[in-house]
Amino acid sequence: MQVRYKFWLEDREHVFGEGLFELLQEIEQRGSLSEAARSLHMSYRQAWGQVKKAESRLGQKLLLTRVGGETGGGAELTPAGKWFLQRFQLFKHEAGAAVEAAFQRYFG
Amino acid sequence: MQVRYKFWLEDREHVFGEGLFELLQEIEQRGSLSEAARSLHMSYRQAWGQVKKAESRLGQKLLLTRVGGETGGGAELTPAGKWFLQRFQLFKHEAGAAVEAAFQRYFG
DNA sequence: ATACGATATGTTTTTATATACATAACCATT
DNA sequence: AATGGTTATGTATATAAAAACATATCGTAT
Repeated sequence: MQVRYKFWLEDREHVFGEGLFELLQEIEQRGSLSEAARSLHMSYRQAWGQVKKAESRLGQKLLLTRVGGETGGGAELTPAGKWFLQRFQLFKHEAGAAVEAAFQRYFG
Repeated sequence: MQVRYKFWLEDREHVFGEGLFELLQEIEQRGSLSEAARSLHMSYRQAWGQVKKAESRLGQKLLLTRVGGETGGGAELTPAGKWFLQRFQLFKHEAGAAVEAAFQRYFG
């Protein structure tokens, strides 16, 4: 038996969770939303919609995109995007460890 | 902004989570599955199925039921049912507090 | 015997979510 | 001007999860 868990941030509605976290991570290191989506085996449509929804709910941009040009276009994280990515990383690492520890204490 | 979280136990498949926890809690203090379901605003069918599935996956009974009689019938927790109820209560309390603390540290 | 309140299940319908499909616009390069 | 790779979006379809519906059985009390 093992414990499973999920964390996410809400502001009345879901705004930031594991899915967006992984997506931003990939975008940061690839410089492209479509490439990030491909590497996560999700459709571009889905990835784009996820970002768009979060931005609208947060009231701030997470991506700075450009269309056309030699590479076709691209995307990079705004400062806000980087901030969320970094914070969520630290948060989920710490919270996850605590949950695992509690699980061991009561079911291990 | 606030943090939200979910914990559950798996043994290859989902076996015990918040829904079952609340259900067992109500059954324990009401002595009836149908009454517990009503108080949680869920259908008897749903509640019964949830227990049945968990029992099958855990390989042990969580409820001791009786049908007919003056009250129509009833249900009470087996020792295993009580054990899971109690352990999960303690676990989720502790884990939840830790998650909230981590959230405050990084987003508070 | 009938009624009542509970457990016990199978089946159908609805709802929500995710996936797929389709198309347009942009712009450096060839 | 045609191409390629991207961002950008609307719409339709499929899948899964939840809710609703429908019955059967059981045992005490009336």
